[in-house]
Amino acid sequence: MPPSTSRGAVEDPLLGPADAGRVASSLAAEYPGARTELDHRDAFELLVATVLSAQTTDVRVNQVTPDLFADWPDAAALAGAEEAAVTDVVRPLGMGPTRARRIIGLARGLVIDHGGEVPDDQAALEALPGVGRKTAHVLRGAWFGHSLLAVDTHVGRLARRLGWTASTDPRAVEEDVIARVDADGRGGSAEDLTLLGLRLILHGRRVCTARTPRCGDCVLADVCPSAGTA
DNA sequence: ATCCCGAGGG
DNA sequence: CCCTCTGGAT
Repeated sequence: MPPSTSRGAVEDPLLGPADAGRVASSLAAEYPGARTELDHRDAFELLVATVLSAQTTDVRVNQVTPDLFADWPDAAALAGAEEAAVTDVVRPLGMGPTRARRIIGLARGLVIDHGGEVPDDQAALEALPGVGRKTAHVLRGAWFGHSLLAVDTHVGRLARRLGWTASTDPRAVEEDVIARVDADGRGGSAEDLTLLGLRLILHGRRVCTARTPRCGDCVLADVCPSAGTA
């Protein structure tokens, strides 16, 4: 530790925006599983896995995807699947048959609207059942190589605390974060940006919570201008 | 009782 | 923007 670290001291001016490279690497070490989550053979698998990730505690999706894709390897197969059979495979994720219906419906949408292929188009993706802005961003960022960041309330809050933006508008937050990553830019691939987004969400829910952030347990505390502030 | 890596509808 | 849905895990 430097000689003087007392917050608010004259010789200790406010930290500037957290270095994006250091944030990314710290979060990467903290949440390595996010990379596995994006590791899929094709866009169909990634899309289904991402849809399954919604509203799930912890990332258990990769527990079921091997069986799932072994039985139904593409949209056409899943579109014709028996709901009960899919439910059995997906059951550990919770929500009973709901998730099975969701991904079967998604597969049918893919078949009907896009011949079973996954479109690289934000609006077309969001038109598919079960796919919203966040899922479409993850897919297009991780698979199709677009520099996109899905911004929810957690990402917005973290971005503000890290000094990356002052905005509450998700579009502006996304823009500001991407600008920051570019500015600090070390290895800012589209996939890295997607991973950063997923990890920011995780970190926001687990550590950098809205009410009482656990700065004492935060791996970003040494670069975060808001550490110890709240 | 509360929480999830949202989506869809009003 | 706010609300609901939906079920298992902790």
